[in-house]
Amino acid sequence: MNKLTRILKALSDETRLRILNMLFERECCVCELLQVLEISQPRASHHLSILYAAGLLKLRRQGLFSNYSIDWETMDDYAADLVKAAHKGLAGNLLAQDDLKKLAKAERISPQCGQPV
Amino acid sequence: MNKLTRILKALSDETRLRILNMLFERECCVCELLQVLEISQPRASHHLSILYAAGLLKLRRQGLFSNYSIDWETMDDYAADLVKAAHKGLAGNLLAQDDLKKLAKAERISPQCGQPV
DNA sequence: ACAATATATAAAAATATTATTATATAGTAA
DNA sequence: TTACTATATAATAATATTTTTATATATTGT
Repeated sequence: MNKLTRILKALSDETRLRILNMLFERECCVCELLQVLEISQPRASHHLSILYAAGLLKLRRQGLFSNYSIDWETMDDYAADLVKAAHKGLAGNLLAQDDLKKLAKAERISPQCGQPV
Repeated sequence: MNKLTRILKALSDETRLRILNMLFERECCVCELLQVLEISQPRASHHLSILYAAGLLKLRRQGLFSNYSIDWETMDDYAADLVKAAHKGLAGNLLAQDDLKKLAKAERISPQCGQPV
């Protein structure tokens, strides 16, 4: 039950839901998340670490950049259900929609940031 | 997003997941929950109030007794998905299974407790 | 090697959640 | 009315989470 509550706690925070919402769109590097969420860098890192520790994210390092994405492959079935349901609950949310618009325009701090190797 | 996080927070506590697990089985009165969970009465009431405030439960009062059940009818679609996924995540959990066994044997403090009017 | 940059981690402060203890309410029954 | 019982609420204490500030690590470019 510990793992389940860890996942649910990871999901039950607005900042983390906004992060997941963006990752539903596509893989993002931390600098992109920062630009969109307009929060401090350590705060973003902290929330990412909580989502990561819950087993919801995977990390692809590329030079200086950390690219996070939703880790559907290793996630338990019920965890995927939870993530999808949370995402469904975000539908129509203005802040979440706005984030995606901002994400589309987000400037990558370095041109290679986020590009596959 | 407030409603969504309220629901997710309501789900992200072991005691409340155990309560939901029991209510998945059937409507329960507080005295039954108390017997199974072996927690204090105010603690049970408090957790029930959090689940109730999140819109996950409905209450049927019957004399002195408060009978809680999962409120599928008024729940949003995504909320039902979350509750079902959380329940799925409980599958195989020994404590949760034990609770159901205890629930089957739980003595109702009063014979009419939990019976439909 | 040195400086610059993206991110992570640690410590501290601020805030929220949970559990406990004590008390209140509201039905029921004598 | 009085006493009893099931549950709720309030106040407090204990604990956990979140945010901020400061610092560390690791990669890149010079």
